[in-house]
Amino acid sequence: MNEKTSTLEQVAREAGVSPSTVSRILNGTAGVKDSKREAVERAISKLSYQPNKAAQALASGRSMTIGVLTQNIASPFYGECLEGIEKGLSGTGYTPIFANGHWDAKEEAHRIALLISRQVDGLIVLTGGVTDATLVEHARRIPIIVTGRQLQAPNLVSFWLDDAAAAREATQHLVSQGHQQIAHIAGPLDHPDSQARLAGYKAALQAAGLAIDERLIAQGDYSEMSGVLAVSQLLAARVSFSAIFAANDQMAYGARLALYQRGLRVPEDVSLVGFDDLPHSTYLAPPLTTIRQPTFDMGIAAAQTLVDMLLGKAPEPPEMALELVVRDSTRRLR
Amino acid sequence: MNEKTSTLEQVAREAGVSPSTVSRILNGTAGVKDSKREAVERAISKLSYQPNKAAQALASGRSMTIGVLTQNIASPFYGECLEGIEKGLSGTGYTPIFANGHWDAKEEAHRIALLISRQVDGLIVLTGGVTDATLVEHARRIPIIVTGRQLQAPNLVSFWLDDAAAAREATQHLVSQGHQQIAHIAGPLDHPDSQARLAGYKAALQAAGLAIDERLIAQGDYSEMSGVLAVSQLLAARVSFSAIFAANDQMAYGARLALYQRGLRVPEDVSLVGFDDLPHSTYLAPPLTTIRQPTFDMGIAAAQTLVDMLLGKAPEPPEMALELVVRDSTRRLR
DNA sequence: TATTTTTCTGACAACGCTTTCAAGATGATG
DNA sequence: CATCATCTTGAAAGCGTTGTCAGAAAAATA
Repeated sequence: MNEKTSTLEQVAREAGVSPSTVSRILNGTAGVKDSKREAVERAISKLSYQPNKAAQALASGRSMTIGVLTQNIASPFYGECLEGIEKGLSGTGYTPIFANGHWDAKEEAHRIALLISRQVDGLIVLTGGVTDATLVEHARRIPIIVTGRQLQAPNLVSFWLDDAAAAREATQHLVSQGHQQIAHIAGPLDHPDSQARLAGYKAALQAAGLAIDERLIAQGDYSEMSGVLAVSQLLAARVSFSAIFAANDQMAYGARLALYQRGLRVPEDVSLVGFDDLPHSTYLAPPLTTIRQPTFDMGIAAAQTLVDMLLGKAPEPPEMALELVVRDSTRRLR
Repeated sequence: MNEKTSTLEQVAREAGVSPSTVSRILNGTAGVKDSKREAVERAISKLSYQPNKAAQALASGRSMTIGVLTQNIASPFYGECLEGIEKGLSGTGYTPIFANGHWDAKEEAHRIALLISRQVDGLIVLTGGVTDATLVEHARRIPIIVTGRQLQAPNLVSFWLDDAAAAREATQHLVSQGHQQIAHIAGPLDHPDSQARLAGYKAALQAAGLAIDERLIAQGDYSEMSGVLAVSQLLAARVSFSAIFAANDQMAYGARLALYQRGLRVPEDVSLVGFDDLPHSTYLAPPLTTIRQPTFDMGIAAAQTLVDMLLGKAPEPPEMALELVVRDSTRRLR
């Protein structure tokens, strides 16, 4: 261990040119005579030279990295989005650096500070509880893309989707299939998303002239297990229902298991709708009707928009929408 | 945008001390008189100073980052492991930096080079096709932990699990339940894991005196869709079977869906066993019998072992094993 | 109190690269 | 062939830290 790496200066010496020239060849900053270029390239491969990114960042003031704040890297939801970001960044010279906020506003703020001290050139914040003010403040230094909120500020672009409308559509779908007793498994109510989805659910019921029965609203925390528990709770309440709209797919998975364990069939006995359209939802038995979130595309768009901002171009964030995907977990009641 | 950040020198000036003193306070490198310490701390918070990591890395030669090469950050399998690594690293001062190899040996080698040019202090390589030689070569410069292979080299620790034995155990479990026609959905055969799992499957059949019927071995690629296809293929072959052992959970999910679509019940008509024990497997309907991979613990162990190596301690990689987890997707044949 | 340790502290030289700046080389123009 | 614009190139000054060195201050010892 501890063999030394070669430096730009060694390459220069090996090739018989000055360090500046090597740097110029590396960055294409200026024209260089072919003979020297070749000598340098030979020296580079001979010494298997790799530029020291820390030194480059320090000298140039640009690290060519993008900080990405997620909440939970292991969740399939964020995974998709990260893939999108990686894809959107590929070929631009920028590399993503991920950090986890674990759904804790303090932690998120700390992680963002860490990313910034790591000299990231831009920031992508995927939802989370960090305050708008903090983001606006940071945006004075580096461009920021934030998803899941509506926020107007200089040097900051936000991607927002209308969760309430989508939730209304999902519920509306069940209503149009003849369901009258529709249960809802809500997400944590300190999440704006969860609130919006709950509001959408209620709005659809009201629009259809159906009563809102609080006993049909169970509280979950977006985890599978909470979906299982929610169904137990709904069943224990002894209010009958023919459909469940879960505020995310993971809770729908849990609900599906709980129903299975009680011998209730989906969709014959209970129709089930989720939210997110995680990759797995296609493979659920039966495939899950859900709201498709364009997570992957959003990742791509976030990356591209941020790069545009870094290049000084006017950002043109594309329009993105949630849409209902009807599969086999819902059926017409008769 | 483009407000300047404060530097150590500004802090020093503000506090009326030399930059060296500020550095010493930051790093606890030497004792400093309390009065100065307080002045510096006041200056730091006044200027909301954050040390520039790039400069620290350049000056100290240590970046306090660990490079982690995964294959696919969005896969639940890697997600678990990354969480473990993050957990194992928390509190050590080291931060993980993730890179994706996308199951391409060339790409992997490239990503590793990139991580190294980013001055990572250590490397964790989660499986993949990069050559042993490449890893051994890199280990001359920085400590490496690699999973999924048996490799002995200085400054390199490998975590290896006996996939063949576990696959034998899984198959054996089905045999002991009275199954005689057991199908296998294999993973991509250029993966050593897949080969080992297939070998374990065959070994168990042979040990039980059962014939190996190639028509009962379908080829998948570890994706859910390939599990769906594999079941179609097995069914089309018109050789009856009462159980399926899939080489990973994701293909088992696909198989479960395909069976559902054909009206075949799990476990009443077909018993199903997976491999990995992804978080979701507990929530499959029915919960999936599978081989538990200690992915999360492995992540923790990899991180801790690597940090030990970085601190010059003798690494003590813990023993880890695969184990069969029996749930409801398998049942005794009668 | 004089002397020796021990503790603090500031100067200053790295770390490996980028980026002026200005000079030298080359080519185009009249 | 002289003159001026354009390319190439190297020297040198940073970028923001750390870490060594040596002097200054404080504490301990004689």
